[in-house]
Order: sequence, then C-alpha cells, then structure tokens
Amino acid sequence: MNISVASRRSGLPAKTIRYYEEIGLLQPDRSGNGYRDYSETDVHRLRFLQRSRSLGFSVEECRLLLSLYGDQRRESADVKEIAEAKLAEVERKIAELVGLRDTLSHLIHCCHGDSRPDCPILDELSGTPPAAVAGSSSTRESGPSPEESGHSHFDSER
Amino acid sequence: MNISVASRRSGLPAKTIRYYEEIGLLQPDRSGNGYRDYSETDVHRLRFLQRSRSLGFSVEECRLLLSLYGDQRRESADVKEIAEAKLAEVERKIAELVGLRDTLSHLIHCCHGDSRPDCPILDELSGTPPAAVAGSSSTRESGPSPEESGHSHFDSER
DNA sequence: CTTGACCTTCCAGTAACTGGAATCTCTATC
DNA sequence: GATAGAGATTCCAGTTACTGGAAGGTCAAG
Repeated sequence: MNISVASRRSGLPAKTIRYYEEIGLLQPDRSGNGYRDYSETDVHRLRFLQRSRSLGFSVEECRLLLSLYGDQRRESADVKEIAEAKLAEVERKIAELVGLRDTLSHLIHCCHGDSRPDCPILDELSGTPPAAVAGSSSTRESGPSPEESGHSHFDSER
Repeated sequence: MNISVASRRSGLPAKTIRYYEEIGLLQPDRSGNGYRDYSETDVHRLRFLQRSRSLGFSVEECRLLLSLYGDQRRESADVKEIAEAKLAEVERKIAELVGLRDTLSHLIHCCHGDSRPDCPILDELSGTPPAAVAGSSSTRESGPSPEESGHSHFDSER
C-alpha cells in the first residue's frame, strides 16, 4: 500500500513515516515506480511507534522497544524496566510543572492586573526582594519566595 | 565585569549569555581587549532572563516581558495576561503528563516483569484490543503528537 | 494531452542551547 | 623574556523529532 494509506492507518503523517525510515525504524519495499510499498507488518510497526511515542517514549526508546518486541526470547522484565524509568521521568516532570504552576498562580494572584504599571510579576522576575511590599515592615524570611521552585527547573532538560 | 562573573552572578552559563546576546536580548559593552564587559544592569537583565526562563517562559516571551519591564507606561494587565496564558499552558501539560503517568503505571502494574517473554506493555503498544486507555489519545501540545501538523490524519481512531 | 492528486528526493528551519576547535589575552611564575 | 594556564573570543556543528517547501516523476481520469 502507498504511504498515504499507511499514514491514515497508523495515525502518523507521511513526512514522519519517511523520517522513521530514514533513521532506520522500518524498511518498506518499493514498487516498480519507486513508490514505497507498505505491508501489514509495516503498518503494525508504525502503529507501535505512534503509540509508544504518544506515551512519551523517545524515538531511541521506541527503537529499543521495537527490537524487544521482535525478540521472541526477550524477558518482560527488560521492557518493564524501560517503562519504569519512563514513569519516573514523567513523574519528575509533573512535579516540576506543578512547582511552576504554583509559582505562576501565586504571582498571578498577587497582580492586580489593571492599567497601573505596578506589577508584582515583573518585580519577582526582576529579583526585587519580596520584603519590599508597600505598607509592611520588613517581612523577611519564609516568604513565599519561588526561588526554590524557580531555580534550575528546566535545566535538567538540556 | 567579565563574562565568567556575569555568569556566576546570573546563574546562567557563559555560553547561554553569549547566545542571548546573539539573539539580541542584551548588548554589553566591550573592553579594549575585545572582552565583553557587563554592567550591573546587564546582570540584572540576565537574572531576569534566568528567572523567567526557569518559570517556563519561552525566550520570545522573555523578550516581551523584558520590554514590558523596561516600559514605564506598561499596564500590569499586559503582563498578567502573558502569565495567565503560560499558566494555562502549564496546566494543560500537567494534565497530559498525568494521563501518561496513569497509563504507564497501569501497564507496569500489569506486567509481571520476570524472565518470561509475555509482556502486557508490548501487547498494548503493538495495538492489541484493550479498548480505551487513559491518556493515550489526543495528546496535544509539546507531547509527541503527530496530529499537530494540521493534516488531521486522525479521522477514525481505532 | 492536460489536470490534479500523489509520490519522490533534497534542503532548510524549528528551540534553545551545548560542545568543541582554533585562536587571542591576561596574569603569574621562573 | 619565556612559558603555562586560565579565561576570553569566534565559528561551526550537533542535539530532538520532526515540519515545510521546492522541483520534479507517476498515475488515473476526462
């Protein structure tokens, strides 16, 4: 079958399918006219890729998963290990994002959001000490400083 | 001050600081020897960038935030709007990841994880029946979602 | 024969850096 | 003065996982 059919049946864009071929995730046959010719097995692999990618596995992890899938002698423990590592990763990201959410929502809550130029969000971003709040004495220490949550959140990604 | 000091004081790698200059986020002076010479204001900007980046704002959003910060006539509502959009984005991502987590943890729970080759995780990935699985579909935004391409291949989800 | 859909390849671009090479400049020590 | 080492500079390439687009070949219908 042609690539558009494989695309429809796998849920992956044709561009992506060609890309997966380019990086060696599958090798469909070619018809006489040079068109790619996908078998049922190819579609199966593509669907596998679509599902595992949507579950958050990287392309390299998918490659590994695919090879385990094709290995009759694989041990389920091997697969489970990969999935568990991914789960831990997902959980770490969730915790990180929850920290971001809390900080953001706190800032938004503090900002009156009108036409005045005064803005607690920018104050925070600029690093103004949180103690410098109008009408209050120096309330230092234990303030809701997002310093903890805001620091080095995204750095682990890169 | 030299870049290493600005790096230490802003919490950003020197490489990143040069990159930010390259894309026009700051323009430090140059000393006679050609070295970059950072002022206190530069460090302030860098710190602003570090904080806003770590809060999940994109570099382009940071650029906007920075210009609002420098604008004496800005309205706090403008900043609040950006922050609120970002918050919504973060919340969407959290929901998506929670879906992934639930699906993964379900699969892991089902897998006996021993030396036998039978593996429910691979079964699910390969597309065996198990009907609807939490979070496995419609993963938009930031996730490896192929439907984002505007081609909408996902007419009939099976 | 032309039209239009579909296919091909190749090149470039995305985000936000990061790594590394080759080449200065500064400072300290011998 | 020579040398070593730290730190600075520029530029090029690579990362992830695609996506967009150009230029052109193929196929079926009218």
